[in-house]
Amino acid sequence: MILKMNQPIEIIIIDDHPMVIEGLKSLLSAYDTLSVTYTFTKGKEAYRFLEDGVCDVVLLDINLPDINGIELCEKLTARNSHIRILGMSTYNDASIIRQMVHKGARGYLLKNASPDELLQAIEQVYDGKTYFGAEVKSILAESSLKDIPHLTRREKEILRMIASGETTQQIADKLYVSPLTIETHRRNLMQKLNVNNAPALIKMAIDHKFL
Amino acid sequence: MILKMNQPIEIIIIDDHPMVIEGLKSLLSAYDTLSVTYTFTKGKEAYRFLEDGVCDVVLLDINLPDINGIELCEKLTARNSHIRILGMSTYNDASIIRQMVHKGARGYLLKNASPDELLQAIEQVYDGKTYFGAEVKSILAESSLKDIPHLTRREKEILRMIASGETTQQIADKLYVSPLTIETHRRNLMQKLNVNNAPALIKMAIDHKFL
DNA sequence: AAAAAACTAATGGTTTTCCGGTATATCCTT
DNA sequence: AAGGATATACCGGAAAACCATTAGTTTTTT
Repeated sequence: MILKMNQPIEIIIIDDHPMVIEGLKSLLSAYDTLSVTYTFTKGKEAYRFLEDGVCDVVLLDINLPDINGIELCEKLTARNSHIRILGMSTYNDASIIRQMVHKGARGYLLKNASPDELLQAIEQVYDGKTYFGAEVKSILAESSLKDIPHLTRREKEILRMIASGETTQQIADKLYVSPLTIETHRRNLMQKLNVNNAPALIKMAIDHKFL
Repeated sequence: MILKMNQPIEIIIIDDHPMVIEGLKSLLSAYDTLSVTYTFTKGKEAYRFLEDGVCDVVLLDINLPDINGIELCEKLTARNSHIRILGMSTYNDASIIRQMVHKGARGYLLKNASPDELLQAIEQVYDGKTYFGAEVKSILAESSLKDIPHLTRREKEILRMIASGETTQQIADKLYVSPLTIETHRRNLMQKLNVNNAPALIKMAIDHKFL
């Protein structure tokens, strides 16, 4: 690992759990190549700080009280183009990890990561590389096998209305289209999610996080 | 607070996230009336340890890799009748909190609790009282307003089958009962969850964590 | 053992969904 | 401007779900 002038890597932590922040600080304090310079429990504060504040690596939790971690990641990389973000959360959810990476995160860790993994991740990300924990990798690999179908805006809209208990006729009335059209959408939805009735459609839709 | 012979309160922590454990230790190390004696990332290890090990207060996370936190709570209180358990998790979910209390937990904290709250909770629980964080209290109060309907075993079973796309006839065949019986169950389910068709039933059931 | 809850079953309709196709207009991107 | 994706619409028939109500039997709880 290349250190800039033998200075430690400056890290900021954004996480809404004080005990996680303490834990990270405590774990990282064992390494003198690292230095946790600032911590934030609110995403917006961190965003404002980084307007002119500096750091090498950001440890960013997904679950923040005021702003979505994924959104914050996007805004940070848009403004601070050289920023290096390492995503963290307890959710080993492929779609979330994908979104984080898409929005500019350089790596991703589950919160049950070992201290070793954590250190490795920080160093890799600092060096401009990417890092994903072993568990994360296997989740991504597994999820890329089963293709998630794409639902159109209209389909999602109708899906929500079905889930709220409205019948084909009622939906048609609200959207000012023929009930036959809604039927077609229904059928397309069921086909896409590979089910053969509405209850299973709703279950599957929620499993796939469309609802 | 009454201390036993001026000895610190002995605490064990059960949590699958190393960084949370570190965080808790670090936070609690500031108080010399407390002492974190052992920590575990696996529930079963902790259970075995407490067969003859002692401690004053257990900080127990709900999300453990090997055993459900609620179940562990139940087993611990059944065996170690004098144990004092303080539940913790990120989920501010009324039903989970209720279950924990029902299984013998003396208090409950969200993981975004402040160090102050944490200390208070430990002291209260140690003194034989109960403690619930401010946020937890409001969640419990709110949830007690809207009554969660009770589903019978059979109803839950049928609910799962409906969600998996099976028709009334198919369910009847599998359970060796009349389709008319299944119809009745369906109707009772819809009535209990206050919806008027199966798609809405599934949505509501998942919202209420029956699925 | 009594009471309550849960499970079972039925009658007889009405409404809604599901399935097999087919087809046109429109929007969006290249 | 072309092509693909999206939204719209139709027919006809079979299958399934929904509704209002009642009631006997079994299991569980008190």
